[in-house]
Amino acid sequence: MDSSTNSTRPASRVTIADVAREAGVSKGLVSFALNDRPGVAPETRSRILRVAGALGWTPSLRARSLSSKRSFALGLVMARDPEVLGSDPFFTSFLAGVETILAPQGLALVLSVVPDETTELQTYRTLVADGRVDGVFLTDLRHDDPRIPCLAELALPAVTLGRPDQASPFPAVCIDDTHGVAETVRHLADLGHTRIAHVAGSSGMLHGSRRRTAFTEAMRDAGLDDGQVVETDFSISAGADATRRLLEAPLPPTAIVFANDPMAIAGIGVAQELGVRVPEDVSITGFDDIEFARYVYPALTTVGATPLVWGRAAAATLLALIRTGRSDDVELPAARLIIRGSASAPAPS
Amino acid sequence: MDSSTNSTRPASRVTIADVAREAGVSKGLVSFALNDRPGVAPETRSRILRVAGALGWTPSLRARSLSSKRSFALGLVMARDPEVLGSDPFFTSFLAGVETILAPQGLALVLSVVPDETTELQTYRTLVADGRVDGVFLTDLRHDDPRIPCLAELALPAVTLGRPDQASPFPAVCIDDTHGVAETVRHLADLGHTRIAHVAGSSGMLHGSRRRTAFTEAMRDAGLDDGQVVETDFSISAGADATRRLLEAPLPPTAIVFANDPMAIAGIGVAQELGVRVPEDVSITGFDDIEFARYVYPALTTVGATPLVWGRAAAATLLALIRTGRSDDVELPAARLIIRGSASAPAPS
DNA sequence: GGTTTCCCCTAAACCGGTTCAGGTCCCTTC
DNA sequence: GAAGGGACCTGAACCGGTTTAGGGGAAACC
Repeated sequence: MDSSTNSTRPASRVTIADVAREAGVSKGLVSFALNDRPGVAPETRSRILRVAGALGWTPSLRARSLSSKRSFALGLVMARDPEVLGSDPFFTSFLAGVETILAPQGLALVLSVVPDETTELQTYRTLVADGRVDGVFLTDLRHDDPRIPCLAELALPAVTLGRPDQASPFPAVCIDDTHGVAETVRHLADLGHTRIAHVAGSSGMLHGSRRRTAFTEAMRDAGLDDGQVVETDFSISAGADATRRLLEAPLPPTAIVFANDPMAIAGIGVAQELGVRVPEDVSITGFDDIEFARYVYPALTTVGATPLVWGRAAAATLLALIRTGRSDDVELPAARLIIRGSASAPAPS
Repeated sequence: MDSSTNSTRPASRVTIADVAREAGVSKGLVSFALNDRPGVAPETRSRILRVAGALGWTPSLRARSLSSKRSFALGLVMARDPEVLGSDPFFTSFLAGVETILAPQGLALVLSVVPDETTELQTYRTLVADGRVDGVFLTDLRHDDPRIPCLAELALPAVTLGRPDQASPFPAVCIDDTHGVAETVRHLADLGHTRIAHVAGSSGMLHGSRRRTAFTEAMRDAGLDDGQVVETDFSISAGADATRRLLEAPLPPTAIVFANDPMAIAGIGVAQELGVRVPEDVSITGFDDIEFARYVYPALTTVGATPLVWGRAAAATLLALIRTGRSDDVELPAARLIIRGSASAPAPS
């Protein structure tokens, strides 16, 4: 059976009509067979699929989109300063994880990078108005995040990375990062540190304030004072500034817990620049375990995040929501402390 | 003139038919007016646009896609190990640059992250078969890059980042990075270095081998021997390994030129770990000027790349190609050396 | 005055699928 | 033996735009 039996086939693409004609059925039935819908005799179905295969038919995504009102794509809108974005490898690994789920199913990922929050909401509206995506990922949750009511109003399926602090109609894919912070503080306390500071991320962002709270609580649990906390915006430069302020104070901390790795790495740099030895004079810990963490000196003691796993879980959850109309929250294994060389016992004073 | 004159408008979206009816013209004419095509009386055109605005009509992207056979989206396929990808901020900044051009025009970016080269080509084929994108960006050019004939065969418009070493039907957006390498070597030679090594990127990748060649030539120009070259795959871990090998050799170099910043940063880490002082015992330079470069200690002397500008230029070029059918190559300003603290005169031996 | 030309516009086909109201045919059921 | 019920299938409408053949009328030309 040569697929080119009909010798005068034009160069244009094969359509559902060609398949229907060749298989001796109606267009509608081909569509039914393709979409695994009931009401097609098994042998007819297999004949249709065989003919489709022989003709090399690929259903037109555009036509499917128009009539089925789906777009077969998911969206991700990143509202970050490109500089901050660039230095945070979390996001690319997350994407890779998402992709492992989407690609095999013929789904695409639409990515937007926007400079600020206003543009961000506008971008979601445009995505919906254009019917560009069937659902979106919500990363970097903020307090009272305006995206949640916005997306709810737009009726766009979404999944949140982390549990929002407000009523949300969307499933959440969470990872307990407080555990990692607690482990970090306990580790430092066990080493003998008492003056431990925290370089926190933006308090407007949920993971920023959550880690900060976890830090304070862990300090109390360890029988220490609350510990000095400096708030930043998670950026490398802010991390560097915060470190400088801490280390130049009259009574500097002997250990600093950073809310992410890029800041911690900048922290090591600043300490060295100031002639403060790491870890002898100050211990430093990070959060995320980015690849750099293993290769700076001293290697960074940090908390391992698993962005690839997150991406996979988030994609699977979002797809389930889109397909079945509902989906449960997912709780990923808690982030764990990874001990390397940047934290040790404090020098005897 | 109230736009809700027709009080029983259903909740469904406004279509071109609604606009046509309200404006008292045919669907076709509305389409003509929308697309700025000749043959519409100026006053009719403005009336149509006014009615469209009043009704809040947004043409359906899906319907437009189907009938016009365009998708109003561009694609980017990244074939890298997620780990390497994650540590390289180049890519995110590039995306941000691309986005500044696409977003205002209502175009979207479809992103794929694939694990290997085979999947990569397959992904392009799928993108074309699905009509997902109107054109793609080709980054990380390789020698005899198989993507170029592949895309040419698929007749998918593309733009290459850098000039390929083979016949290519696509416009190229280039930046002269050899100049930066030459400047680096000259800088080191001027400081008095004679034993300069190069930790090169993958020779399979054009920018890898180009920087390497530039290094060798610059060494000759400076009247030095060819200099030791270690090839890597651009990854942080490979950069660390290479550094270790160089520094543990009987006669280690007094300066190392790295092909990118992540490797250079790992290089600083390894040196410190080995007790080799930077820059007193070994000078280190990088390439790209990622944000980290400013914040490690000592701050990295490196060559400034401008990924955001690249992204913008590449997007503009690709759009011109798609719209006019042809587009010229673009030559961006050469990358320049940025002097910081990681390179200094060698210690007197 | 008739033909040509040009401009503005309409009607209908078209893109390539999905969906749904029915129409056969055959097998039960009473 | 007529009515009822499924299983399988068809035909046509539909999604919402773009495109093209051609119609009508006014101006221009011969």
